Amino acid sequence: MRKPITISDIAIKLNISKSTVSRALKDHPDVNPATKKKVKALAEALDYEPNLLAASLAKKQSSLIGVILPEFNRAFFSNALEGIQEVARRNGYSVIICQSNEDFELEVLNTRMLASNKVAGILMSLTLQTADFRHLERLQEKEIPFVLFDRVAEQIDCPKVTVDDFQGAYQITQHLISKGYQNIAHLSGPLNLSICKNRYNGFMAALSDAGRDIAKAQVYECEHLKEDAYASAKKLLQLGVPRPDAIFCVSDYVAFEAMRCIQDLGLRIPEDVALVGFTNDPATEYVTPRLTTMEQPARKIGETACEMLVKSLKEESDEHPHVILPTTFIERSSS
Amino acid sequence: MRKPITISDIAIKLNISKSTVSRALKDHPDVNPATKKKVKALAEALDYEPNLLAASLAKKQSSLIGVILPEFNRAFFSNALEGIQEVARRNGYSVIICQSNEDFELEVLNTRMLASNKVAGILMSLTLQTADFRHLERLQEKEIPFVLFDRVAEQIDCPKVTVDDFQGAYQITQHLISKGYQNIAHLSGPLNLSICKNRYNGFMAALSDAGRDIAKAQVYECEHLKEDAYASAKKLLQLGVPRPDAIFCVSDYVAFEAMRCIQDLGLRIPEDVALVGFTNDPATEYVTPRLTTMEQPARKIGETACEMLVKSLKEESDEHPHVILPTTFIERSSS
DNA sequence: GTGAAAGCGCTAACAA
DNA sequence: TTGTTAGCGCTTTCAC
Repeated sequence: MRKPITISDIAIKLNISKSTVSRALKDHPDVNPATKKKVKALAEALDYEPNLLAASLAKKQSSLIGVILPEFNRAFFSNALEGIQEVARRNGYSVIICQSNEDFELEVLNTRMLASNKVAGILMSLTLQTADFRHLERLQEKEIPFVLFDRVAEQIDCPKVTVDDFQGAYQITQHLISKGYQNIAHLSGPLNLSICKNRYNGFMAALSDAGRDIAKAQVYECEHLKEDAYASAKKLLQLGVPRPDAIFCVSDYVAFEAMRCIQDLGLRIPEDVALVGFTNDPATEYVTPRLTTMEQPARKIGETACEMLVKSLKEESDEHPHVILPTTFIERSSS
Repeated sequence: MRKPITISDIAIKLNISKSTVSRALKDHPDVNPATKKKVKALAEALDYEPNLLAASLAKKQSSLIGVILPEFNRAFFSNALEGIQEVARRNGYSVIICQSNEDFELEVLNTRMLASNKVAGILMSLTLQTADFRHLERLQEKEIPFVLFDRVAEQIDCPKVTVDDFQGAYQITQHLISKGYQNIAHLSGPLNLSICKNRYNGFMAALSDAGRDIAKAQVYECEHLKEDAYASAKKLLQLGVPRPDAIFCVSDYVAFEAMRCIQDLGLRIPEDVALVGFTNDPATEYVTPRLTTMEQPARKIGETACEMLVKSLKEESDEHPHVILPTTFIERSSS
């Protein structure tokens, strides 16, 4: 890389001091408009690029926000990332991202790496495995602000953003009940995750409030959401007594797999089995136009999380709100 | 943020010099194993985090790789990003990403921002709009290495990674011909993009080589891939003379939209209209198990691009290879 | 309104 | 093997 232009270069050419150049470049109030103009003109002409590394080092304040996601290739996370990116950019931050790949070790390494890069703060959604929170506690000790979203740890006291999982699950289950379905099953994920747990609770509460016999509800936990969904759906449909006439799926790919299974078994949706689920994937409308869903405002979640981080970056406030966003019920009737 | 531990802190506590600490920490060969051990132990105990900003500044060499993508929320790009991330991590780099959002202005701003962050190099896939390449030329002037992938600019002399669009299109068109389809149409994108152009050419070449009358081939250019696809498909199917019995789609969402249109018109796939296309979206298998596709090795593309960048970072070589990866033909028969 | 000087945390000659 | 010193490019007192 060729030696880049620095403020010293400009200062020398203009026969003024570095400090004046520095001030002029950031529109400091008390600097002569004339010199300010000269400086800016020369900077432009020389195609000067400020060295953000040096600036961060001097200010002890970086303009980078770190993000750790379990994976990129899922609509929810990539949408959330868009929201994050957007808010960060508007506030003068850039985003440095890492993928934990649903691997706890990597998640820990990533927090270290971001800390080393002296990011201003961190946004993260935990892996399915994360049960040990010492890496988060270490961030707190170092006073690196962070916000958790979607997959959050209840044990940790920090700002959080999630959707109203209980309410969403309750509502969509109620929808099935009102449609007259008698044997509603639930394909869930690991129940140690609060997100799955809350949906499970919402499901159960709706059944219970409708006077259904909770004990009879058939629920399968899919350890690895996508991988286990097909098999679980199959068990449900082949061995379930009675066979469910409706299935509530905890997330989009679980629903897609369930759909595939239903079709492979020669059953029809929704005549034989109705299918509903939480979802974010834009492909949903293609996959099955008949899938009634609770849509999660993925992008909004990302925006909100980033806004909270930015806020805590400026204000040093010690509040740790847990923002709960509503989901959107979308009924797609049979075609 | 509380004042973090620095190498000076360690040096003072151990009554040795900063440089020794620095050397010990990076396993410099000529440093006494004993002191090395002491230093590492204390660093560990104090939970020391090296300040990568300072290191980069001093070394004039950053450990960040910049990535600019048109959007995250598309399977192709998020898969490519995974590959990039993986290779970068393995080589000790972190990834700082920006979304150009298919907006040329943003793309330009992003290159400036990355340059300001003094990234070691840049990976990018251009927006659909990009027709002015001065921002790339500026990177070349500043000698910031970059690699283009997928959406590349033929005018710019730099390393590039794409798939074999011509060959893929040729092969999938040939497939349709061999199946006996007579009126094969093509839903394309902006033909000023080499990626679309090459697929178009492959399509035409296959028809021509099979002795078909090229002049009769019906082709629609969708300016905005996803947005215009439905309308174009509709025109093709309602107004096309003769009505196509097969459609080759330039990308996944174009194919999804075409499928939706075909179904809305009450036609069947593939009995009335066969559908084939380039694709990357894992949802394809759900959307239509009958869609025969050319799969692009998105992840591999990302990996390759990043490897090329890393290589040019170490070796200062002045080669600018254009790597062309093969696509994979996947025939999905009617269910 | 401008300049001089110190320093952010680290690296890398050059000495010792 | 270790210490000394001089930066990297920028910000920021504190003088003038």
